[in-house]
Amino acid sequence: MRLSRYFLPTLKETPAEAQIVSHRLMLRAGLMRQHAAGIYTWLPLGFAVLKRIEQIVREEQNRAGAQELLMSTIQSADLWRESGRYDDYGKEMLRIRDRHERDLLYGPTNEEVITDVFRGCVRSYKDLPLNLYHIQWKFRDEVRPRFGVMRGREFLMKDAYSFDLDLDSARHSYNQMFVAYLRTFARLGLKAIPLRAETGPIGGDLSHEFIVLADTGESEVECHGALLEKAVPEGVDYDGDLQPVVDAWTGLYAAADEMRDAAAADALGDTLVRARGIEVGHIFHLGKKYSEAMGATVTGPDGEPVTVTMGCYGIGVSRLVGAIIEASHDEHGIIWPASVAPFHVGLINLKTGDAATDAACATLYERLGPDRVLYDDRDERAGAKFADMDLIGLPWQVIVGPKGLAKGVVELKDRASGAREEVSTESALARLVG
RNA sequence: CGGGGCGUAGCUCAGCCUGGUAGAGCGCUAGCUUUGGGAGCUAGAUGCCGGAGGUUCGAAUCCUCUCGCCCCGACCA
Repeated sequence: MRLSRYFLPTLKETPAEAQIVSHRLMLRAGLMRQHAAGIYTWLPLGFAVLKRIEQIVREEQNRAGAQELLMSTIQSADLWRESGRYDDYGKEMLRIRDRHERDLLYGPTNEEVITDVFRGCVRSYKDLPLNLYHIQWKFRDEVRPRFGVMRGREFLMKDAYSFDLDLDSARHSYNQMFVAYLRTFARLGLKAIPLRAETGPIGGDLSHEFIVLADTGESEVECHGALLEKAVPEGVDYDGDLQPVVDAWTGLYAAADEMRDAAAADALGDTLVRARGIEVGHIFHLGKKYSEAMGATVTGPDGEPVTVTMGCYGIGVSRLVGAIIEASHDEHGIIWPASVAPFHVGLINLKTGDAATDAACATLYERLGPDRVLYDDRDERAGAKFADMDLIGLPWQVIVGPKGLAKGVVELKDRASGAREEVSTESALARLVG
């Protein structure tokens, strides 16, 4: 993509409305603009990142055996009356009335809808287990939206819902999601740890929240230091026994806020790590709360109806954009992990209009691939180009100027470390294409 | 929802206390000079001073109401 034709409104100064670093950088780097409190428009660069995150989430969900579908944003109030949550949910739910005076709502979550789909379509235990997910916009009318996309009212969320015949099977479904989450966050370039979470009315130990470590996180986290060094499982057989993997991750002390245990923490001594974190995922065993209320049953092996056991599993996709920035930035701007970067390389032409640099850049642009490169071909000063490129945080920069070309070199800069090397055009290509 | 703050040019903000012709920097447009870390000079364009009432000869400025946004707290499967 040529920057001269790309819609990338960057800001030199920080808009007054933004307080935390990810919010500031998202505005300054031209990722998004605020539309109303807690509601944002995603600009091309931000949208590209959002889609890359979404794709990684999708791939790992599919790999774990979940199937993607898409439920509507607008839901009927009747379903929520069935589950009993229409009155319980409170003002956080955005309620709408259509022209026929029917009560609708903008979905804050999808248990009712998915349960309705399930009970309408699934009849036999032979169709279980089943895990369905979608990646869809949600709306929760937070009293006080804040922190940009980290705590918006409208947000993009992946939510999966599992249906099982019994508790053992449900635990396996839970474990599949647990492992998929470990892999997902690792692929996103994040250090995420699972924390046991409050389970609410269901009880048991089947609820974990996944926290990304970042100094600016909302919650205070403490955990065994070894958790931070743990290798994420590769080549997982999702049909096999996942319990050992889950146990290995949950066996070490880790807790946030009200779940902290002073005695357990003290016992760790020097191995205890205290940090701050951002919640980016949450998995729950739901039991029969919705299936019972809404009559989601299948015929069991003995011919008798069985009320299915459910679980739900969320990942805050739009929140992850902010969380990644919180976890990965410096004073110059964003530092995207390669896996989510909107472009792999930023190509800087230091002297647009100079025949030699234009030609060298054109060659690099074509051979690196226009889809993977953001080519700054604007007629701007070098300083402005450097500043913008650092701000938007692409993993690599190739800097092409007349001085270097006279020596037969271009500069290759690693955004994360800031390290710069003078290399030949061919060697830059070899490094970046390979 | 309690408490506090802010709405003036695209952005950051001054002006308001003490009423009297709408301001600066950056950005934008044109030209010249510049050209390896957000350039210099010259000439321009840009405002319902968030909105509505009121006080006054006169309101960005004072009063009332209202809308929006931000911050702290409470809240956040």
